[in-house]
Amino acid sequence: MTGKVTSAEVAARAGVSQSAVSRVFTPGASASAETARKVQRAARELGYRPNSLARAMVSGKSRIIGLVVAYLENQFYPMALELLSNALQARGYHLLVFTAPNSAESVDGVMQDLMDYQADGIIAASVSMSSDLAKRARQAGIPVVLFNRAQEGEGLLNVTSANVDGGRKVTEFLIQGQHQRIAHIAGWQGSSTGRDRREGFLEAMAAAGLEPFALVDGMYKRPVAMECARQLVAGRVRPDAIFVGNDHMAFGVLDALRHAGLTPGEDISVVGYDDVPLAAWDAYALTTFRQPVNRMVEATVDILIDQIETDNAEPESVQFEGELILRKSARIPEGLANEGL
Amino acid sequence: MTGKVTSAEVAARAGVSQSAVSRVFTPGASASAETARKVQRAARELGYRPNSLARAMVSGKSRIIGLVVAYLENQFYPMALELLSNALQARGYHLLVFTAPNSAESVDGVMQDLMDYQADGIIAASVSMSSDLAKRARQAGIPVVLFNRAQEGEGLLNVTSANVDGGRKVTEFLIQGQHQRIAHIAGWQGSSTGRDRREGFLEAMAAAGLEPFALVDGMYKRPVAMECARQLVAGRVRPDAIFVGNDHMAFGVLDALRHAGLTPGEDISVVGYDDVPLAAWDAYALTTFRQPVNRMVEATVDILIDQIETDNAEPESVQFEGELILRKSARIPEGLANEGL
DNA sequence: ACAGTGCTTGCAAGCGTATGCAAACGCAGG
DNA sequence: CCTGCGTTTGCATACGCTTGCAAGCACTGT
Repeated sequence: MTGKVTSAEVAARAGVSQSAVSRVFTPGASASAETARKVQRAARELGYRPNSLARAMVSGKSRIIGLVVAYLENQFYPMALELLSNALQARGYHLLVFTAPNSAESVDGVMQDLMDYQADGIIAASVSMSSDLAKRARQAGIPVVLFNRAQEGEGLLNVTSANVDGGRKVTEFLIQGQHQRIAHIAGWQGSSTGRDRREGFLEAMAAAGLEPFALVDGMYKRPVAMECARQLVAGRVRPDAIFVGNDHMAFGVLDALRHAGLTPGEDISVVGYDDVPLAAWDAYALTTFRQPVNRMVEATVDILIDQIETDNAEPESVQFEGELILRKSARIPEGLANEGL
Repeated sequence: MTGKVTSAEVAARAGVSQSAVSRVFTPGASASAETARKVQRAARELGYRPNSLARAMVSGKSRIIGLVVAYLENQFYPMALELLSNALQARGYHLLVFTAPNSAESVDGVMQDLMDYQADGIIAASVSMSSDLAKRARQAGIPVVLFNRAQEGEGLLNVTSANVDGGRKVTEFLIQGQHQRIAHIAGWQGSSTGRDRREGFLEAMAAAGLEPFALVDGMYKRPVAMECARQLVAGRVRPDAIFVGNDHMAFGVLDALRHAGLTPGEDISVVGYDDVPLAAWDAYALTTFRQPVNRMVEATVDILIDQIETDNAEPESVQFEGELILRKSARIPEGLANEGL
């Protein structure tokens, strides 16, 4: 019966104008205490709530943030999604979620949908987008921030961790641990994170005068990484350490190595990247490089809302330092305390 | 410069009325080929796209589906989320995602938000809601379907797997495997899934004339389940099998048991529930009861859209059969083929 | 040639809200 | 009592679109 109650009905019952009702429900608008009371009473009795869509239409602000994410099997993304959702809800925004295979076309299609919904801003998690689309978004005045992915041009904002640095630190840790034959199963080379971590790896190796034992692209895919691992240890001489481009692949690598009869942390060292919750579970106890998701999410939300709500939109990209988390999948150099587990 | 292009501007450029433009962009509306061509041309040149919000306001259909989910650490939910998102996108709907701690108040608050956005329908994944709220949603004409949770009343739709049956089958499997001391670390007893699986367990035990070795509430929380497991095996006489209320807890139980020096599948059998992808990974190789997520998602979407788009809204609740997936965490009775891994 | 038929098309009225503007009001100072 | 100022209020419009209605149109059958 209640169906849809409009501000006009509330106004009628409260004996005031529709504008009065609107003002009572609009923070920062002027209304006398008396009016407010009458309106609130009527609203309560009728079960009135302002229609967000109508509000969005006239104000031009939908308070909707679009999130584009490629896939959720890698635990890093559900985590980020949950944190983002919470942070945005706390600020009065809402998340419209899209999944899109990481191809320019599908991402573009999805972004169009978002723009059609007048999203106030867009967060693209680990996907790349066409520069044409980026331009369109900018023209439409919709800020876009790339989460965990860097990309130049058209005023795109990036929030990442210091991936080159991270890759270097992981590698230095491995070198310091007296490993001689270090391989890298890299993250997808079509992504900035994959390339940057790989670059850090190469830098550190070069600095130490070492040759990579092997260097392959794991595509951020578990089966691919597992196959790489199998092949790496199939030969007569095998690596004594593998730096894997992210945790998700690293778990597959650990499974593959154990399947081959090796004991990670003793026969061979494995280090991942991300530090998803699963990495801390006993079954894997993965030594890994932690991306500070919390701070990345906070920054993403801050930057985005800043762009939306203030006009002096100073385009800003940020990069956070991570830290190595020591667990059991990699030999620990003498004199380094174990802080993990 | 493009900013916001309206249908009126397109109309002006194409030399037709604004209604004509609208009709060209509305499937099923009448427009001559000639008009369509002119309009599409003008639209392309100006970069016009219909404003979904305005469209939603007048048509009363937002094509937004709300998803309320408690937490995403349990891999079951990201999976469901991804599938739901894909299925809905394919049907032209979009997902507004909310996370809410599983308390009636916070769920209610979130649902209010959703109703404010004129969501066409709501999917509540594993959360319960106040009957008051359910009534409000029904009054507002917004169909609500409970995913993986059953709850009576106020025309709520439920999509679940046959949990009592599943619990029974798991337990029968354990009994058939000659286990003598079977414990159950149950799912949260505040949820229908937790209660139903427990009921199935008790039924099967009673039918076999066995007493549960232990029966505790794991709250669907990993740390709680781990602690339960520790205590179960701490005594002089310990269980030879544990049926755990879901996979997420079961992984913790496996970790705890191994930590205590036991080998799951040999010293003790562990069976989970859900069959999330992680259960198939070597590190756990969890024997578990598979919930047919794909079919559950399809049904959820079908039912929801049916309720939205057709008026003869026959409230429907469905329940799917699951199947036992044999892996390595539990002893397999003689004569049963291993289909898992 | 004319009425009838089936498409197209433009007009105009909304959908529910926010907000600029001007009128109304209350109150203090003179 | 009047003026002046700040606050509150209602009126009317706008946001961008869909859709009922009736007029316009091109054809067809007789």
